[in-house]
Amino acid sequence: MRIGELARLSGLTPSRIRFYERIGLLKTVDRRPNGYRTYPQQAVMILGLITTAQRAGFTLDEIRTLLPPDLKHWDHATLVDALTRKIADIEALQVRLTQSRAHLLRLVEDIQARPDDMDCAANAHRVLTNMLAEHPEVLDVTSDDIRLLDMTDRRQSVSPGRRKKTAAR
Amino acid sequence: MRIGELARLSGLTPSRIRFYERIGLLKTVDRRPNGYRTYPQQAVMILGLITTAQRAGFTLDEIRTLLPPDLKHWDHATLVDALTRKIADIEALQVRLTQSRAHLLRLVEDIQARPDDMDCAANAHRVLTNMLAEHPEVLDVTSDDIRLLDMTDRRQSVSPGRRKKTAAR
DNA sequence: GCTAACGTTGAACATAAGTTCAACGTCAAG
DNA sequence: CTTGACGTTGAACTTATGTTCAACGTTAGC
Repeated sequence: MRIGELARLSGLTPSRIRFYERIGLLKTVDRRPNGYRTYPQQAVMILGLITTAQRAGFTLDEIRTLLPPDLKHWDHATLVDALTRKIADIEALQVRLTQSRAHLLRLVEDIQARPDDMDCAANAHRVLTNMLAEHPEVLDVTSDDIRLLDMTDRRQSVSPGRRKKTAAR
Repeated sequence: MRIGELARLSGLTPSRIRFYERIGLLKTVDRRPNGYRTYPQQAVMILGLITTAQRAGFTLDEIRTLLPPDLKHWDHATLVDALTRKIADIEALQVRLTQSRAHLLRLVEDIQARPDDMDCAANAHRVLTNMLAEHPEVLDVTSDDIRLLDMTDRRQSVSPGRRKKTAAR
């Protein structure tokens, strides 16, 4: 099949598919005499694998080293090893998230617990002092790799301030 | 104090401090007649706040819109609102991580559960089929912003394949 | 007066994972 | 034989968060 059909079947854009080929991630591609790329059915599954692995937190670089040239011949040991490490990464991240969440919850409580007779400045000082007091503890969790998970559909939780986005044309 | 001292006290690099000034994040800076920057004590706390907020998953853009010009005058409503949303973001991410982790665990089990009489190719097919079968389900969790957490100290879980790193000189 | 440490600037570079663009080629239908 | 959909390429752009560099200025101590 040609690139357009592969794009439709896999749900990826043609540019993304070409990009994967450029970086040596997708090798199952041939050329017709007219220069058009042509792919085997298998390519759909490979792309599915790639996006699934991405969702699990693997970088394209990692995926490249794990994907065998032939889907039938995996390096079991290496693969299981990588998966196991990735699971550990996720668990480390979960620990961090739990801490962050607790931190933010405490902060919100702190802010809302302002005694009615305390003025804003004093409350600010109280909250900041509390926060920075536990700062070092948080700073020490300087561990782990966290390149897991990158949905590009970022919401704007706060309002980013500037948009540019290549207007009109 | 000058930038070097501020850097020492805050634990950030001078270049990073200048960068924060460039993007309008750090405004408490004056100039000596010789052109040197000079900062008030407060700057240490502001930088502490910034890095703490970053660790909690806020982007510099978000932090900029939340940080008041004067640390004594916060916009309580907006702040609590942003914190609450960030907590929700974290919780959404935790859900995703739990799913990813379960997915990987299942995958490892699947791979290791190969019947001894099954050959590699058949096992590969079995595992892939299982994996892609639950793919759509995973694909539907297309929700949430995940720009949380970016320790730049990435480990190389798999071995990246190429290093360039501006050698020598 | 020289040297070392510190400061300044603007520009370019780095990373990851793509997207977008311009300029061009191919092909089937009308 | 023209039009539209599809394909090709290489280069530049994007986002976020900084770092690095070259070329230059300032200051304190010896």
